Amino acid sequence: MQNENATIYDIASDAGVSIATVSRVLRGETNVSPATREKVQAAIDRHNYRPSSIARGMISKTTHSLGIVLPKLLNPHYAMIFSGAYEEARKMGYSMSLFPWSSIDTRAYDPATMLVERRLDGVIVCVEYLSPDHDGQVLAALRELKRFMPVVLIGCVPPWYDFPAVSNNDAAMMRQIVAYLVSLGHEKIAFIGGVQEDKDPLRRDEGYMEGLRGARLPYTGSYRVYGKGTAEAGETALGNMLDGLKPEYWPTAVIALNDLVAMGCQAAARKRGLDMPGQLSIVGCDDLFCAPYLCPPLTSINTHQQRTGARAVQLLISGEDKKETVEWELIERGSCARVIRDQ
Amino acid sequence: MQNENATIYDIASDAGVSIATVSRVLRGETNVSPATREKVQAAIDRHNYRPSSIARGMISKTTHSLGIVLPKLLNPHYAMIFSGAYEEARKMGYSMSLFPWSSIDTRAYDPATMLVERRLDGVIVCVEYLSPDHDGQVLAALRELKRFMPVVLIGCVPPWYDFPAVSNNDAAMMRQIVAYLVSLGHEKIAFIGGVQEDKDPLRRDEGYMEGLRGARLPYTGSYRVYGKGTAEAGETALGNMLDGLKPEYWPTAVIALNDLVAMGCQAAARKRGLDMPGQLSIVGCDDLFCAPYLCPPLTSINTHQQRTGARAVQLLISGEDKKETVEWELIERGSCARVIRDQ
DNA sequence: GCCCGTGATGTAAGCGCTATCATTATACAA
DNA sequence: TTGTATAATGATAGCGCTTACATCACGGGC
Repeated sequence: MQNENATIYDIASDAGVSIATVSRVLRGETNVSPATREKVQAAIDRHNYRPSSIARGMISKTTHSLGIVLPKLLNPHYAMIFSGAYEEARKMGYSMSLFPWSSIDTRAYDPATMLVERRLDGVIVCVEYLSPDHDGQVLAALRELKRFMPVVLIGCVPPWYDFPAVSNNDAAMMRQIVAYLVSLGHEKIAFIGGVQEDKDPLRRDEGYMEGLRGARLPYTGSYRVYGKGTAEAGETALGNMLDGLKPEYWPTAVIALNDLVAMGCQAAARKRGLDMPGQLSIVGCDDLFCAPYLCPPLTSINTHQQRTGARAVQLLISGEDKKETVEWELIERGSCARVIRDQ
Repeated sequence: MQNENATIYDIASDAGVSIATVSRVLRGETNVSPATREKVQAAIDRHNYRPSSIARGMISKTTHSLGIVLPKLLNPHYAMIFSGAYEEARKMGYSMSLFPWSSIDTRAYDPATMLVERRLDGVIVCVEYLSPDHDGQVLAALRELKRFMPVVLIGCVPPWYDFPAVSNNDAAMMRQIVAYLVSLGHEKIAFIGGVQEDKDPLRRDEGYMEGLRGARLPYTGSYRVYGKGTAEAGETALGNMLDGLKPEYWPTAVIALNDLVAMGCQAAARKRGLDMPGQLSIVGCDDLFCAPYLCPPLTSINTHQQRTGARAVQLLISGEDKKETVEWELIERGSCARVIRDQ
C-alpha cells in the first residue's frame, strides 16, 4: 500500500554509484561530474526519493523542528501567536509542533519529556500569570528545560525570569488607554484585570493606577476587579460591579483585559439596559477578528501578536538572549464616546 | 550552556553495565535483576537522561508525530479542528505539527517534501473547495502523498476522492436549516454559499434547493449568491443582493456559509437599517465563540469541529479506510424570528 | 562428574544518512 | 620514465538507539 521509502542505497545501486556520491548530489556539492550528477538525479526522480531528515538529524544533531507550548489554542489570542510563530518558522525552514501547557507545568519528574525526547531545536513557551507558589514551580521547570534546548518566553514574563522573551509593555498600554478615555472626558474608569493578586507581573494594574494618577483622578477600589479572562468572567465581573453600586456611581468607561472580557462586559451592560457607548464606553485588548462586528464595534488594542510570535522564533533561532517588547496600536471603533457633562 | 545530552553510553558506563542493559531498563523489560535495574535507574536520574526519539525512530521507522495541513490557522474554524486533532493525538502519544496548505497545493516537483522528509506517521489534510481544474492537481498531489504516508481528509471532500475522510453531511444540514426557517414562517430564504460554481462538492446548494422543494417554496435565483467565506465577503454579498432588489422582494431570512459570513450579513443589514431579527433572520454555521455576543446573538450550527479533528486522528492511527460524517446541532439564539404575515 | 536449561548480561549489526579519509584515474612537470 | 598535484569517486566509521545472538554463571538431573 504505502510505497517502501527508498533509501540512499536504492538510489546508489540504481544509479550505479556509491552512496557517498548520491549524498554529494543531494547536498549540492560541486565536485561531482555532470554526467554522474545527471544519472543520480534521474534515479532520485525515478524513485521519488526524499532523504530522511531523521537520519540526517542523527548526524547533524538538529531536527529543524521547533515547539510551542501554550495553554489553549482555542483562545484566539494564542492562535494568533501560534500563527505568527509558525509562519516565521516555516520561512526559516523549521516545522513547528504544538505542546500543551501541561507538558511544562507538572509535578512529574521530568517536566518536558515530550520536548526533550523529540530533541527539538528550541521551544517557545507562552506564560500566563501564575500564583507565587505555583510560579516557583514553573520557573524551575523552565530552567530545567533550558538545560536541554533554547527557550524563549512570550507573554506574562516577570522581570526576574532569566529567559529571552517577547512581550508588550503592558503598563504603558494601560496608561495610554486611560489617557485616551480621560481625553474623552471620562473620570469613572473601571478596570477588569485577569489576575486575582494585588499586583500582577505585567503591571497592568500599575499602568492603570499610574494613568489615573497622571490625570489626577481619584482611585476607587470598587472599579478594579479581576476575572479569568473569558467572556463569561467579564460578564460576571462587570455585572457584579454594577449590581453592587448605585447607578450614579457606575463607571462611564471600562478597560477590559482582552476582547473576550470586553464582549462579556457588553453583554452585562446590555442586560442592564445601558446604552453603549452613550452610557458606557469599553476598550478591549487583542483586536480579535470579531471586534468590528460587535455592538457597538469594539475599540481595542492591537498587540500585534503575530509579530510577537514571529519575533520569538527569530530570537530562538538566532540565540539572542534578550527581552524585547513589541509595539501596539489603539484601534478606534465605536465603543467609546465622549462624556456629556451634567448640566 | 545547554547541557550536552547524555547518551545511552554515558548511562551505561556510569552504571557499570552495557548499553543493552540500559536499553532493557528503559523499555521496562523484565529480565533485568532488581539490583541492576536500580543502579541503571539511578544513573538515568543522575543525568536527567531522556532517550532520543530520533534514534529510536531510525529503528522503529516511526516518528510518533503527525501532521495537519490547513489553509489558515487564524480562521477559527480550522483552529477548532486543529485543537481537536491535536488533543486526540496527544492522548495517543503523538505530537502534531502544522503545515501550510501550500505544502500540498503546489506545482513544484514534490508537493509534500516537508511532510515526507520528516517521515511523519500520517497527515490530516483539510480540503477546501477547489475549482475543477485545480481540483485535479490537488487530487494528484494527495495521491502522491498517500504513497508515502497515511492521509485522512477533513472538510470539503468530493465523493470521488479515494481517501478516508471525516466531514459533515452538509446537504442534510442545509435541509434542516431551511426546514427550521420554514417552520418560522419564512418563504423568502436566501443562501450565501462559499463556492462560485453552480454545484459545490459539499452539495450545500443542493441541500438548500431540496429544502425549498420540500417546503414547496419557489426557487429564486437572486437569493442564491456566493462569496469567499469571510466577513467582508458576507457583507458584500448580502449588500449587493439587497441593493439589487426592491425592498418588497428582500429575503426575510439568510442562510450563511459560516459565522464569519453571518457576521458580515449582520453588518450589511444594519447599515441598511433592517431590524434584526424582526425584518431579517440569519443562520450561521460553525458556532464560533463570539456567536452568543453578536447582535442579535447568532443562531448557528455547531458542527463539532473538534470532534471532527479527533476522529480524523483516530482514523489516521487505526488505519481504517472509511468516510465518516459527524453529527451537528442547531443552536438557537436570537437571530431568527417568526414572520409576521401581512394583514 | 558431566550435560544442559535458565536467567542475566554483553557483543555487535544495522536503521539511513554525513563526513572523513583512502583510492583511483588523469594530466602535466621534471 | 617517474613523481606528483588534482578531480572524481568509493569505502567506512559513526550518530544513539534496538534487537538478534552470543556468552556466562549457576543449579538440577543423570
